[in-house]
Amino acid sequence: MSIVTLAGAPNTTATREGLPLAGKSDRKSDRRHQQGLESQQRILEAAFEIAAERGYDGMTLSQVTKRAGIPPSSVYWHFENKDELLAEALEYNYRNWRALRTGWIEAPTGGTLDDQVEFALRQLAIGLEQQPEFQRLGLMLALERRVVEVSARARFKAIRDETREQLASWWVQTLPSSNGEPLTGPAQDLAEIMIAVSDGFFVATQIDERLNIDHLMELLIIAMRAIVHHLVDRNDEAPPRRARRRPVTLP
Amino acid sequence: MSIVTLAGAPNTTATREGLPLAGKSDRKSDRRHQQGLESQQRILEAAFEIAAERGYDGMTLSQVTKRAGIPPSSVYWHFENKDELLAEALEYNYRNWRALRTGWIEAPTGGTLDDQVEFALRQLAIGLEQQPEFQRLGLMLALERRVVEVSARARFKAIRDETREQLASWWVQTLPSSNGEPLTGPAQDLAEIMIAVSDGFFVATQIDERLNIDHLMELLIIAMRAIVHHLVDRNDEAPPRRARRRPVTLP
DNA sequence: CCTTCTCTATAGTCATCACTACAGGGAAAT
DNA sequence: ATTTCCCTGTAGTGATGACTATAGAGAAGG
Repeated sequence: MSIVTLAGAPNTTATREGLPLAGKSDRKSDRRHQQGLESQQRILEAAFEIAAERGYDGMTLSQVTKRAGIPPSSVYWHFENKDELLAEALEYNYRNWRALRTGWIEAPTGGTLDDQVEFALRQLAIGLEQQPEFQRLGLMLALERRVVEVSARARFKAIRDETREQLASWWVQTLPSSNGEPLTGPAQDLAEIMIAVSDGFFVATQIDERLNIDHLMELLIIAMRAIVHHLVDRNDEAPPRRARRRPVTLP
Repeated sequence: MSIVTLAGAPNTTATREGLPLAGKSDRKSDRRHQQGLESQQRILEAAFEIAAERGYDGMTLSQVTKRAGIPPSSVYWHFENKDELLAEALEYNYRNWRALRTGWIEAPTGGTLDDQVEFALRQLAIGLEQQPEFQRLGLMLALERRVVEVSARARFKAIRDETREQLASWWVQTLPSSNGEPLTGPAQDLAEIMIAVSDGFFVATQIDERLNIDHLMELLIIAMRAIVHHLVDRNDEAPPRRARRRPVTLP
């Protein structure tokens, strides 16, 4: 995903602490592994943090054990190897955020198409702000070109694909279509472009922290509106445009 | 920079092989160091390639010596340490490309503003295509957040800044301004946005190689035109717009 | 011919890498 | 009380990391 996950996958079973970990064995009501789960989480968080700072090769096990305060034997009891550890850490961080995230703004019901564009972009920006480490790590992994791909890279790509599909289906429901046919092609394009653009802005913020995001966001909204109108007006000619139906409720 | 370097810094003194290396000592007409320079170049190229595949920590000296076919003692004769080696490698690759690049399309003289937008975007895309490794390495370095910054990261940021300033000044000369004042603020914004957007598209191509860039480029052109018109029409109201003056010749 | 200077070849240095062997500790189950 | 099972503590493994000491090789200058 690029930061966001605009439309909603089911929240599944979230605990107060976040999502349940995929334990090694299915345990039913044991209490004695509470400590083990806690260690596992601390390892995952430490691994994620360090990888988000220095990338896959920069994340060393000694750093992880030091930050988590847990010996290497425990790390290897919980995880197969470094590769799997990072993949799980990425996944855990993402699922956890999905389950616990807050601050979503309300979807404008019955707004104009322009309103919907702004709404979608702002949702993307919120994800960016809340999840910079995830995005940073994901992009670093995505840019790598090693001969044997790191598992976490594939994991990130899958999450990104998932997000793009959700965003695309949100656009399908949001874009008007007077002739009855849903604009699936344009919706796909919009999703792809919005994610690419938000990635680009994210990178810009990482390179220059003094960047005025709000100001650029205004211009970005204008740009995306132009694209939306272009796509819609290819199939239909009747301004002023309104969203086709009330957009799906966001998770 | 983001791929590009649209407007032109001076080409300085380029040899047929590329740019002269910043040798350790100023040698005037010696011939016996020919081999040394060649080794230096091979080291730089090997280091750059490997780093572009696996990042800073992923680039190991044994890989560099193996790919360059040159022993470690020679590497350390030419370069202070790994950090400086990568910084030089990044710089060398960029300057070399600047000196040798080909395939620039002609600047449209007297075209409309819309033409100029398309022109600028296509230049950016050309840079992307010709320099993917540079961009990939640069972004990987830029995303890192280690406590002691790697020199190559600062080097990349400097090149990127340079490019953005060149692009901004190109926009200053290209944007119309009926009241006489050059639109420096909007030009800066445009440069920032165009670089961010092209970064985003680059990342997208790296993640999904089946991406149809040409199709998305069309939409991107529409988006950027909308931004340009928005910025221009805030200061002036008289369509149809034309470029203010013939744009600077591109290097 | 001898020296000088640039660069290379060989063979290391020590630190850290990912990962493991193995002996428990401690709570639950019996 | 004993066994069982999950997890940790200690202390390693061999491999590889960045980097170096040192002895030249080979060309040019004197």
